Amino acid sequence: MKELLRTKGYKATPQRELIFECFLAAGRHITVDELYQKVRLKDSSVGHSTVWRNLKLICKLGLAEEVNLGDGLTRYDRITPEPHGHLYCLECKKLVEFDMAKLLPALNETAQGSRFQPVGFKIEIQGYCDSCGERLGVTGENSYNGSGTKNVGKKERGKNDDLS
Amino acid sequence: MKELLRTKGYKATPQRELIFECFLAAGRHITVDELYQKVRLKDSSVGHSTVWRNLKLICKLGLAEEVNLGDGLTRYDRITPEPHGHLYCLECKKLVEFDMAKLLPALNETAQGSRFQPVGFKIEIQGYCDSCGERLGVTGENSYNGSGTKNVGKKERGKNDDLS
DNA sequence: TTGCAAATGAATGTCGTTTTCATTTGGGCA
DNA sequence: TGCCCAAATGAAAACGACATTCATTTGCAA
Repeated sequence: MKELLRTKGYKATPQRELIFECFLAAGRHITVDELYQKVRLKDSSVGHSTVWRNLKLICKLGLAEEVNLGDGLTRYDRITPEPHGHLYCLECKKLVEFDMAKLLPALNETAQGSRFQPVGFKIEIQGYCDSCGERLGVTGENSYNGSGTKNVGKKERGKNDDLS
Repeated sequence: MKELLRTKGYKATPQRELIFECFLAAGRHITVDELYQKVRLKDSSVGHSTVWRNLKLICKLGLAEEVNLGDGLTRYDRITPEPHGHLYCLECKKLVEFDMAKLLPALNETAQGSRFQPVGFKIEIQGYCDSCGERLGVTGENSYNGSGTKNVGKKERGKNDDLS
């Protein structure tokens, strides 16, 4: 790690090494705050912005990529040998990975005007996993709903004061 | 529109009717602010939060869905007869749609543990369109980059003060 | 050892989303 | 038609995650 950093012209500070170490140890789909918490367990003096900046650096060095699941949080996912996409269950929040290569032929066939190769791009899918789909009655027989969000039910006030 | 609203138990206010009208007139992948601007052209007294709330209501009524392209902006897309996904070019920001049904067989084949039907889910893909892919040399021969972001080059200060 | 660019950490800024709340209003009903 | 009240509105503020600023510290090459 020290070597990689210095080779690329970055200083190997103790904070940086700790952050890299923590990320590589537990770094699948981790958020900034999750990593921040892990780092703080080992050195409570490390700042939030330092974790954030080094997570960006990890991406810049090609060790990870940002993943956007559509829930407003940026996740950082270690780069894997085989490019993969993410299936994100809107119900149980489970994250499933799929092999990118298997999807590409069909993708490029249906997408006129665009050409997707397993280089530098991402596929994020939001839907329902097997068990949740079953439970929710998502069978493919229904008409397309599309909203992709469920109403969970919160407090009541004016009818339009809470659109869940 | 008046009827739909009243049937569902919502009041048909002039603001609401205007917002619905403006959305349906121009509503492919529109942001809250874009719609807000359009609405203001016809009635400059309508508030931002009213537009936001009614956009949510439009989704709740099944007329539109939220789309998250990963650029930090929520877009609202009218529901179409055939479910479709989005290909978002990271370079030229072009948005291409593709037929969801054509992708499903391949998707379900590669995604064990999840079962995706054209009901209530979304596929968002970030990558490069034909022309940008060409220009950037994204040929599929390169190794997987994954970061999905390009360095555009801004001002310089401390090396780590700007991670582009 | 020293000099200085890079890195850090606390604080602050930014920006889109969401909520609060006082006020207004649609529309059911007498 | 007028009344009533829950629903809707609009201005402002709260919120939350991401991003930047800047004074200070520090790694490390010479």
